[in-house]
Amino acid sequence: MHNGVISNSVINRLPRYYRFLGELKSLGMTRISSRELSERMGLTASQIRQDLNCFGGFGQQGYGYNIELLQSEIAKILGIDTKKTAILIGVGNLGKALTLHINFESKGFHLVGLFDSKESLVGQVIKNLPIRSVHDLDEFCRENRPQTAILCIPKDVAKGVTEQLIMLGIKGFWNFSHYDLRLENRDVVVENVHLGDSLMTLSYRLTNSNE
Amino acid sequence: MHNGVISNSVINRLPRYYRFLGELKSLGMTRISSRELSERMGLTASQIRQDLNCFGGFGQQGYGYNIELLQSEIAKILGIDTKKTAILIGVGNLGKALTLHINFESKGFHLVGLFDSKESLVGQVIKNLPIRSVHDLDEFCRENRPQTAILCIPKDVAKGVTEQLIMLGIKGFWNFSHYDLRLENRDVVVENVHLGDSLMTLSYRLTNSNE
DNA sequence: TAGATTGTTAATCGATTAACAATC
DNA sequence: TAGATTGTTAATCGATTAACAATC
Repeated sequence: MHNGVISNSVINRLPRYYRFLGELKSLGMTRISSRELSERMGLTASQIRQDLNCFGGFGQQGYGYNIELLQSEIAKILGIDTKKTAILIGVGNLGKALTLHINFESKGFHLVGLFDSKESLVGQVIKNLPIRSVHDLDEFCRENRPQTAILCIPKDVAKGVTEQLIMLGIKGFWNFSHYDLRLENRDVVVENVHLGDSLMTLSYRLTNSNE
Repeated sequence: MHNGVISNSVINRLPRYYRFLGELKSLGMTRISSRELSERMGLTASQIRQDLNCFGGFGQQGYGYNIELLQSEIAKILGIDTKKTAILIGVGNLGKALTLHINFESKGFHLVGLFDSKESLVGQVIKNLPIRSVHDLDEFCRENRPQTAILCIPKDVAKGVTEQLIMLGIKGFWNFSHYDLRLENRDVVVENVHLGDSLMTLSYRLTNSNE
């Protein structure tokens, strides 16, 4: 088994392994070889074995991998077997869609609060959660100690809100604001999602594909 | 100037360069050196110069880069100066949020149609666009020839809808369904967005950060 | 046992960083 | 001109692929 720091490339592939294994499971399959998985996923068998061996020897020579076991091991590695509490700030179109659309529980999170600065939204209930005023953020966090925050707020307030939330003990950010959160803070982690960047990448590929 | 194929790593950084240059411009700046840009973006100056020189020599020795000029060059490279027509399939929470939330025009696209299979949604108007029935998809595409499709549909119909759309001449997919679109088709491009994968990555980092 | 397939080491490939001559 | 900073080549680093002995 590999020892030391795990590269981003490997980490980013883990959820995809998890997803594919789930599909194989629902297909009624119980075992798979790295070669067959590689064909289904469009990777090399070597890469799959290397990736998995960063965390342990989950396979068996001559047999392959047990799908159910491997999936549950990856769930443990991803930490999605332990629920982390999350609050969402900014219940506009995107915030609302994420609240309703994302299956937080199956991805290691438990959504416990919604916040918005727009008073007209306060009180509205989405997925059994009332939208609260951002003025109640401090009190709510001191009482409930949420661990993560989902930011669906405008870029110009992102930095301020982030700093406030770090003070209140937030340890992880899922950031959808048009702003690159970069925290030198060792024990706070960030996942930036830039949908606009993704769309521009598509534009590039469309523009430069017929060459 | 570099010649040959551009790596994915470079392509994925282009929208971020574009974004940062826009911010610098709105700050009233007119020029910047690779060193200063590198500090602001958290990259190395070497990498920035290498990246840009894949496409041309946009800088000037002793001076640096003209921000306005460089941004417009990157816009051209990304192809966002030429609008591509797009339709969106699946006007659920996510589809609706993308319709309202994404600034398509500034990212090289023009949204021209919304489609859903749910008859109760048909006729509703969002952002001046009426939601149409998927039964009208064929006719609409034959008449309007949209170039790209945004997929916000369930995983089990994703494959079928994609094949239909390719037949109808769609050349690019922005795919939000929980399904990995992989097309061997040389002249069709795909950008998969897996929000769930992103969230699981955050879970990993939260779980494995205090080590 | 023989066949299959892993875990792991070594080789290759590609991306990032460093260095510096060219030049504005 | 002198100073600054690019464009570009070379060196380094890291990730992917290939190979194969270990072993189920």
